[in-house]
Amino acid sequence: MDGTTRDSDFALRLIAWHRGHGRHDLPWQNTRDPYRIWLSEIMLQQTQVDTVIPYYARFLARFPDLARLAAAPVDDVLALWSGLGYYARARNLHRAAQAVVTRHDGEFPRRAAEIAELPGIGRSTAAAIAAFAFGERAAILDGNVKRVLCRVFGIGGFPGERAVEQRLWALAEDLLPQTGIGTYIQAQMDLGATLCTRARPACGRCPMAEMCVALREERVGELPAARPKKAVPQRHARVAAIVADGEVLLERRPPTGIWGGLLALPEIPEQEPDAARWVEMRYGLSAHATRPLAVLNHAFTHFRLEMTPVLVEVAGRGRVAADDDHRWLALDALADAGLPTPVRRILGDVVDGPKETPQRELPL
DNA sequence: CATACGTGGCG
DNA sequence: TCGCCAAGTAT
Repeated sequence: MDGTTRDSDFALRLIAWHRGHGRHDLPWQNTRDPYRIWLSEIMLQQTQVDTVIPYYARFLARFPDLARLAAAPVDDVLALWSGLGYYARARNLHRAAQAVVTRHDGEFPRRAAEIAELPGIGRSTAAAIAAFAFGERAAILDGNVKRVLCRVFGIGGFPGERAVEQRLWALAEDLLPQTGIGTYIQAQMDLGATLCTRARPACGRCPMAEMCVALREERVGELPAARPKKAVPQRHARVAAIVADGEVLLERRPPTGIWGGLLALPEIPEQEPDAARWVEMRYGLSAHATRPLAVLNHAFTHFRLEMTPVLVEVAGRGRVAADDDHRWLALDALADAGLPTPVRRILGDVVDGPKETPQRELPL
């Protein structure tokens, strides 16, 4: 196989394909503003385009430039991230904005190596920003590129494995065209996202079909190799929705772990059977009513969580004041807070009141 | 270096 | 209902 010819052919075909078949009107395209490009790349990490679009618009409306983002309280940033997941991205985004202001005089760094120093920006994201905003010739290696390269070049093994990933990075570097870098990496992502998809790829329309090893060897369904299976543990949590005068008490999660730094419902310790008694002891608030709320199952990538919420109605805020780790949130202002999705659902149930559990018709 | 980190869509 | 995983990074 003639490597030199093959490699340049890959990039040329891809760029040619992109002109007529790539995506050209995504909200973060047609700009060289590094802030907008950066924001899109962070939101798009492990997240699909259709999910990101509304979040991206809302975020930019509230934080139109990097200086506004850097100056904002982190809770405002998390509120706009609420529901998008992987909340460390939002905290890192905020920290990085502040770093650009303090360490780079407000000017976004131009070289991929510098960009990658910022929190939340790794090798691939740094390369994408440097290429799109500043035209640097740098390789990306996201899920789209991995899938395309594994198939076109017939690379086996799970791409999350060190050796496979190193091989893919080397290949990605080798394939880079000399010019048109921005178009090229956008074309890679577009091919992966629109034709060379995980399920039912459209090989019939693929510009790489002629050279695709997986297609020739009928291994498209096997490549890239699936992640090794692992059992996901089941966890349980009892949480208290402590409500006083139409406001609910929220507590900040620890900075590490699930939902790190977000406001959420206080967790009742496993061994404490009596929610009202625990609220009394923990917060000095006496309950005048408690009511079980609908149990909610939430599936994460790496574990499942069964949440058992209890509504605890108390007379007033008592001596529990809002501080850095505690907030009383008006139940009619849920949209303004940075809450994890299941917490948002539970509080929605509190607002809606008790509902009949939906009953399925039983066949006779 | 393998694992933690969210959520929603799809088959 | 369930498994799989999408424009990855930090540790």
